[in-house]
Amino acid sequence: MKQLTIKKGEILQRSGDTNSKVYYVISGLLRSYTIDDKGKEHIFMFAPENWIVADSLPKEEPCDLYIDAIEDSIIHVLPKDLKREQQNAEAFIKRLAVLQKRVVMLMSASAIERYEHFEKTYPNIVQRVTQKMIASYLGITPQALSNIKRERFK
Amino acid sequence: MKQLTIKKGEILQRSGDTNSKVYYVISGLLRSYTIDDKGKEHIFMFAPENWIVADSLPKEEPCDLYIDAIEDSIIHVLPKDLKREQQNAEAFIKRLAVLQKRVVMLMSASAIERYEHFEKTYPNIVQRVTQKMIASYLGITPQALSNIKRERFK
DNA sequence: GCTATGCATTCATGTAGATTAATAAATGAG
DNA sequence: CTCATTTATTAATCTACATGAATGCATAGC
Repeated sequence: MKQLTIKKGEILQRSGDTNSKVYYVISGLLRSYTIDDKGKEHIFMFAPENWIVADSLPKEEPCDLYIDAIEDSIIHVLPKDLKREQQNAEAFIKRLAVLQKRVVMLMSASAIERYEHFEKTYPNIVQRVTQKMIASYLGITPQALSNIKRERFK
Repeated sequence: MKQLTIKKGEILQRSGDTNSKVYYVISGLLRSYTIDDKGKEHIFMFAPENWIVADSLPKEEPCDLYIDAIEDSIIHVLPKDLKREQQNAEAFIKRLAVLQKRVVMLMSASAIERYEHFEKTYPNIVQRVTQKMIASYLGITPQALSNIKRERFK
């Protein structure tokens, strides 16, 4: 287990990398994201203090996600192949729950509903990232997010 | 561990249930899905032979997913609170990988691309479910799916 | 075997959100 | 401090997909 101090903007892992690791955030804020064929970024997850970020594909496969730092951060870098006994089942379960909710929201809620759910679920993250990133997480453009927010005051 | 034989259409679990279980499919085909506030169904996952279906929310929380049988099936019903040693880390990792891909597809691919990815990834499921269900899994209407397929021949 | 219900497809129309473009404000690099 | 780049917002237009409605088929229940 290796501890690292990284600066805002630093890239820890790129799509296609094969030796991908698991990152535990001690302090700061990381994000994982994909870049599609049109060059557009889609934020997969934000990882603030005490969260884990990783590409969840099998260790053999080249990974899909980029991971970088949104703020200066202190992290622990862990290998993907921890023995079963060392693995934290709690962490697995939590990640599954978060992803299940994310899929359900993407499939059944409108952009406004997804935004309000995000605000409510991650109030501390809302203040630490740009509108552009929130839009990217929600799966909409920054323009669409701007419109949504304006409409709430009408 | 309890073995059950269930008939097509039988509902194993409803949204809001609190004592949700983990279902291992020996034979047949199950599905998990949500119903949104407009009454619309959204298929979350298909579970053919040797797959696990479950609501992944913490055991205390009322679950979000319905689970039912698309075909007559034989299943094992497992409690959610297996001790860590009994848990199959492989299964967790696989489920995370599937969900990660699903989120990435929902965020960055068009309906056509999602359909073609589904066809390629689950060729055996495509033949066993209705177009309506495939559309529901992809997050589009049956009409939109019909249009997509027609356009591939033009 | 007949009827009823649900499924798949087509078409016409509606709409959420994308795209493009312009501007002002905030941030960052030298 | 200054210039260049990124961000947020607004507005006009476009498009992927939804919605609603009609039709022919397949399935299931009796």
